[in-house]
Amino acid sequence: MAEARTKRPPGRPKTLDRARTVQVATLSYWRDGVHGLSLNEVCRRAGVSKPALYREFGGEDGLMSAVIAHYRGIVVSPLLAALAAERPFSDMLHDLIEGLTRDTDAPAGCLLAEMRSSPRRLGSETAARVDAVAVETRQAYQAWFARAQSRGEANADVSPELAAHFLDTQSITVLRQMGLGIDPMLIRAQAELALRSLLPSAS
Amino acid sequence: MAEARTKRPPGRPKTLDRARTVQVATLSYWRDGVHGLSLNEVCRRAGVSKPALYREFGGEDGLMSAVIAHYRGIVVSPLLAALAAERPFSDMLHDLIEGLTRDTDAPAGCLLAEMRSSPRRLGSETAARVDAVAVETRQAYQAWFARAQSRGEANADVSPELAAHFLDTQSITVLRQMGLGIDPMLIRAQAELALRSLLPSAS
DNA sequence: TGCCTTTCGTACCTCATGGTACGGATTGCA
DNA sequence: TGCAATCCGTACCATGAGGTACGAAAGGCA
Repeated sequence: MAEARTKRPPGRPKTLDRARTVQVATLSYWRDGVHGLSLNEVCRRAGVSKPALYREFGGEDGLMSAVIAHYRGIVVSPLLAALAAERPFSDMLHDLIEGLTRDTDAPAGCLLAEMRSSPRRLGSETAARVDAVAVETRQAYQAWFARAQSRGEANADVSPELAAHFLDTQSITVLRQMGLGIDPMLIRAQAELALRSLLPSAS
Repeated sequence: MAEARTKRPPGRPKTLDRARTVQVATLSYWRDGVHGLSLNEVCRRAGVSKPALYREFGGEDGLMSAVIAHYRGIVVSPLLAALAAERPFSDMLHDLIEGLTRDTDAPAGCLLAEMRSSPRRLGSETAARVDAVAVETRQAYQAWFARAQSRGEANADVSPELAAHFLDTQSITVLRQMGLGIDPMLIRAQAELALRSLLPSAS
């Protein structure tokens, strides 16, 4: 490794661990909701003073923006990668539903879904990032569906644009219900019902 | 009419117009969101002092509870009545979608949908009323779907319980999207796609 | 006229929020 | 040893939230 890191800048060395702070903030917002958690509480949980957090992130907007970036890395990226894989459409569709409704060690629900549900009280930087991820996700859905169509594995009567919005909407619906603590079996059955129309007409 | 109303109770006559206050509060919450509006602001808009509002409703919980009751009367009741009518299932289904996505003089979105999306910070009385209306709605959906099934107008492979939850979920999804200002045409297309699976398999 | 009852609203309370001023602490370097 | 640079966190700010104490106002009735 390059030992160029030995060159320390002048001044008191910083003790704030940016990565760790973002991680704690992400899990906190994820668990307790973006609008159910104050900056003070985030500081308390991360063991960081408020001025330190302001120096590092510039305020609540900057913090949330960093949180979204982190969330994208650990949640959205795997989804995009899965959608890019060459697999039978029907299999992937069922795995998608199963993945969204499986309860893991991660909190239920979805940070992005919640933020997109109430974009009013979001900072400008955060809102822009959330929107960018939404666009990115829809594009991935669209490309995936178009490929499936070209292989004859998806309903040819549905435009990829509509299918992308539809998949996005239904995914968020599933995640919202998970966040409300509804029975995963019931959620799954509803999702199967909704997404059935994306399969080829010939049942 | 009975003129027994001439008997006035002792004490200073009240000037607070309960019906009018509830009406203003309902429209305010409807337009600006339940969580985007403070009690102070509601008082300001209704032209009512805060102590007066507290005397009449006992607090924010009581006010919201009254608001829900009023909302039920002007929004949910017509829906229940429509579902009880004897009409072809397919027609009613399309009218339902059209009714949810038509922009009227009323605000977009749905008070109940928003409250059910974040039941955490709701008062106990309000939460109970919201839940009651939700149960009532699902029962109406279930009865409607079961009748349609018995006439052979709906998919026989779907249980009425599942169909009721599904209709409820998809309706809320439509209303949430309307509240976000999404293009009604796009919302309608997605709803048609989702609800297609409730129609008989024989296309 | 005086008393009782009830409602009125001004002015206050406490608490939590997002945000910051500022003096002290910790470093490299002359 | 002193100086410049940087980061530290205590203690504060203004604002707005939900909620209430309390005296004035408005009526019926003896």
